[in-house]
Amino acid sequence: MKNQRLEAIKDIITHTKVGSQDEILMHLNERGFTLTQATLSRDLKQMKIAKVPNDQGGYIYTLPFVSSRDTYILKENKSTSVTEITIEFSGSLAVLKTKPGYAGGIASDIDSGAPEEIIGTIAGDDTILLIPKEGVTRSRIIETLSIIIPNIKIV
Amino acid sequence: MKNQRLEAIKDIITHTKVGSQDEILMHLNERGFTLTQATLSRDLKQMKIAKVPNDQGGYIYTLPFVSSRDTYILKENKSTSVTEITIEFSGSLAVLKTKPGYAGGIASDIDSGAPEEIIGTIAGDDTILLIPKEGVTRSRIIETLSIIIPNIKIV
DNA sequence: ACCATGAAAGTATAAATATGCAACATATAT
DNA sequence: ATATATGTTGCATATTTATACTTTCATGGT
Repeated sequence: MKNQRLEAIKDIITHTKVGSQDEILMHLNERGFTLTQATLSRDLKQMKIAKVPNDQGGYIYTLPFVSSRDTYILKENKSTSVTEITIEFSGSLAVLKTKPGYAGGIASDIDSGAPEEIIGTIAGDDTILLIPKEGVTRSRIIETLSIIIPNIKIV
Repeated sequence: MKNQRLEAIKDIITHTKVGSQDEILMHLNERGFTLTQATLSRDLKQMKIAKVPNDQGGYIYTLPFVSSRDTYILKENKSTSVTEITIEFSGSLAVLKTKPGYAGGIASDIDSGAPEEIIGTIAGDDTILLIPKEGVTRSRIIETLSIIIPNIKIV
């Protein structure tokens, strides 16, 4: 019930330009959800959705940090294996495969979570190219990534 | 005058955890700026600073989109080097880190500017993987890139 | 079955934020 | 020099958003 609403909110946020909670509320009503602004405010807080100034001189609600979105999905959706993530090495590089659309978010989690081990990442839609620092072993990388991605699978 | 204030705001935002405009206002007062909440609200809007929910169950003001910040810096601060770009080598590859969103643009600058030295580039959002031609030395690459990116920093 | 516990949501309101308007300053043009 | 435009700010207030408090509902334990 609530989860469906959260999904709807995310959908509204990402597909339409909304500048106030009342606007979001109206969209939710159209979709058959009845709730008050108070509840919406709490939902937005939980999903870390924020109202940010935009270029057109107004404000717009957005999911500002990908990592936040991931946290949210992971939290709400424990049962399904959102994070079937695999890693495979090739030479000095590693390639991670994720669910479609998740590469960017996870890559930035890695970027911020393993700065000692990696030089950088490049993310497509479902693939992450991971460039380790020179001298960092594969096992060290796996060790560190396991903290960021607990159920990572080595291919 | 106003610019100094904007700088101070940015500094406060990035270095301390503030959760309301009144808090920011107090910090500004300590630094000798006198202004009202109304003005601060306008400043924040201009700089696209937003209040976003954080992990600790509260809210925090941040510069949510780096691109916005860059726009702002470009506007306010033309002279300074917006593009802090670093390069690091790993094996036969090089990885450049740029400000988020700039990788594509810079990569194509490199593509067109150093065809003798590189095979190609792959750009993510803030990372460029640079594949040099066989036999090209690291110093040669740096030499060439320095022409394209004058203030590139070697890690 | 009964109670405790906790999540979820509404109500009312506090708190926080945005903005219309007027005043003033500074620049630009006539 | 005067007029016109442009930008910045405070004041007051409207609007918007967050939350304390309460009720309800579901769940698990005894």
